[in-house]
Amino acid sequence: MNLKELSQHLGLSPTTVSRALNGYPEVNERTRQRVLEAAERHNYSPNSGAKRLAEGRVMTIGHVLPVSNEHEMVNPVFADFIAGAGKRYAEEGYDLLLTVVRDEDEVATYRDLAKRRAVDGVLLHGPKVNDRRIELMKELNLPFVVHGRSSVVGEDYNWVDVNNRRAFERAAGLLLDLGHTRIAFINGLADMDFASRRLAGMRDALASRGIEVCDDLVRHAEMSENYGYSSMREFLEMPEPPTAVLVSSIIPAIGARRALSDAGLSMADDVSVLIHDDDLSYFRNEGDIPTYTAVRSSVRDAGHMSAEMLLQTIANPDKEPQHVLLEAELTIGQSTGPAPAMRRFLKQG
Amino acid sequence: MNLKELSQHLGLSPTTVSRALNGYPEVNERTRQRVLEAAERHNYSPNSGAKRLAEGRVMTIGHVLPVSNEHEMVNPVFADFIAGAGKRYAEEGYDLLLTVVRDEDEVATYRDLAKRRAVDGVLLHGPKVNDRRIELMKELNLPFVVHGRSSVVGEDYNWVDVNNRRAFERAAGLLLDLGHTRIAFINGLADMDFASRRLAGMRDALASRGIEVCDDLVRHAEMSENYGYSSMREFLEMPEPPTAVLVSSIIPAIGARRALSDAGLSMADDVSVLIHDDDLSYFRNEGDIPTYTAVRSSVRDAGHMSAEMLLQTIANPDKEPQHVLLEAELTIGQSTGPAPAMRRFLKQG
DNA sequence: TGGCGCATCCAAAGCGCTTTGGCAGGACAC
DNA sequence: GTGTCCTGCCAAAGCGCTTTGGATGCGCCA
Repeated sequence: MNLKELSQHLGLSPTTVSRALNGYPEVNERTRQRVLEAAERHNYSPNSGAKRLAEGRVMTIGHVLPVSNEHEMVNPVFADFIAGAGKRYAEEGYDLLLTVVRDEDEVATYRDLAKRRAVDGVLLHGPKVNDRRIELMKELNLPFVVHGRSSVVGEDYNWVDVNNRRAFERAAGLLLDLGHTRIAFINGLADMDFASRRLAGMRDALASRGIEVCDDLVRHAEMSENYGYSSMREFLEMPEPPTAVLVSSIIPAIGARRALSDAGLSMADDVSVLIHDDDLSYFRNEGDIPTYTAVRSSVRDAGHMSAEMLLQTIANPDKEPQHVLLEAELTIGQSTGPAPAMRRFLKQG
Repeated sequence: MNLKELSQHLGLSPTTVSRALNGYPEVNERTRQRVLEAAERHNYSPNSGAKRLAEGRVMTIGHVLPVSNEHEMVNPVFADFIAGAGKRYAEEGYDLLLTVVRDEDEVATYRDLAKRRAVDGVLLHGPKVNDRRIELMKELNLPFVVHGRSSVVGEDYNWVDVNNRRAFERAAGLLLDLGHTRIAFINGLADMDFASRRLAGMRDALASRGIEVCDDLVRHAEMSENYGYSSMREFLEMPEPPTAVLVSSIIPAIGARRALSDAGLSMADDVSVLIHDDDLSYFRNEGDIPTYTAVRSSVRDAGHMSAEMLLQTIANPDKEPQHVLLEAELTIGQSTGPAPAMRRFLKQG
């Protein structure tokens, strides 16, 4: 069933039927009802291809999911972000186009999406410290929102980000308050913007107490469970292991926990662990007292807000770039406790 | 730059340019080269909307991601499956359309995709024991592949599935061989087809030794970390706790492990844990000796194969329904050991 | 009564591509 | 020299929608 057939059924012109369906005023209200009802009855929806062609916009948002070739990993954080964003798209009648590509093809993919007119805008994930994609989007004249920021990029652009620096400054501050001075950090890939901000936050906190970050205690990699495990293991094998560890995601934290338990140690008592918690739906850090002490910020909410911002940008392209800076909340869980020295001090006091 | 402009640049008709670009034979090879080069130089790609309209197919595959309203969860397993499938789509020039919807809107979404002609085919995730979507797809005349199967559905259809029954029969068999008789099962949602098959497999194994599955020891829910935690906790609080536990995913297994360590117990020594391992990229169960004893089958590979099957079905709609039944491999890790009775027996022997 | 304005509808063009159905011209056979 | 076939190109229709630019007819006012 297409427009033409439907309009013939109704004894109306395609023009009128189209206007009736799209809510234009120049059609009698009774006719509109008839049309609406007939469309419903005949199960009619406008053909997507024809609509895109005629309207010149495609009602589609692009997300590109780069899959690194060697390890072929796709971050579960992504799933929650997509869920948050995708729900918003659906509400507004937008489709979500997901392109899975090898790392090195990512730029070509954005170019392709733009020139094929396959999307009205894109959402950029996981920006690097210096991310060329931002410049690329401007060149391609594609509306976009970045989830995160890119420190080095000069121009202004839309973004939604967590205040990573502040969050990790506070996180490290708490550990310092507990008497920890030898603090490790299991962080994300070094060229990721969030990772560099978090490290800066930690550095700030330590610096304010006159402590320098020890390079041996800072790890950078894709944040898998195994990465958390092996990092913690290596820490424990050091002559002078850290007494506290920051972890950039709950997933490596699970691995870190495994390493501790393999070594017969436990969180809080032996080593304090403080994580960034994206509030992943399958890994809720909750309960009377949450398992992990954490700086938390829901990645699903971030997805939702990013989507909202993008849709607004598309609707109103001349709008000034928007920014949302989310503050993470620091909640105390079961994974942190006083440093050994502090513990002795408390006892004797 | 569109076809018309490009053809004017070249002093050719749009027809010839189109044919040259699409590899039709009735164009001189030298002309084709000229066209190809000009297209490249002017950065031309056919407009997606126009192409869909003219061709009558949209080069797009649909995936629907239902998000249950109450708990808003999206399974990380999904991310890996998508990665496997999406890569295959991209290779064949297909786009992936992802729709995030509330559970109750799922059927309406498929209908909508079909009547808008937004997709050439769909991939169905997480089939229930009796899944109405299969009938729906036939009604809508949409090519489809099911990742998993639906036991009750009579008609034939395309599917890619793991031999869940066999896998869990073997898994339970191993535990029995180790002397366990009181075996629990932390399974997926009861109405999921995979969950019912796995339970059946376990039941078969126990039955062959004259043991009946104890209902109190079987849990069904969405497979989050917390679910694994609380289930294991409840098991441990029983007057007669199980000595071994099957877990349908590595994620609840992580929770189960946490419950054990909270109780000062450990896997293998105190309670044997045997999981189904989807080989998630962020949760690789590997190492010299893997952490978990597991029946393993890569969900990413399943995604890849499902995509392949769907593309073939679209290319050749009259083909007989295809089936792929994957066998999981059973690998021994650190999480299983002999039952207490067996342990005593071994000692005294 | 004539004219104006408004409400309601429609014909046709246009979006950018593919595809059908030629058409010219050269090669070749007879 | 005529007819046939093949190569290489093109004009035009058509995909299903939106949108421009009228048309028609009616009520209403002067």
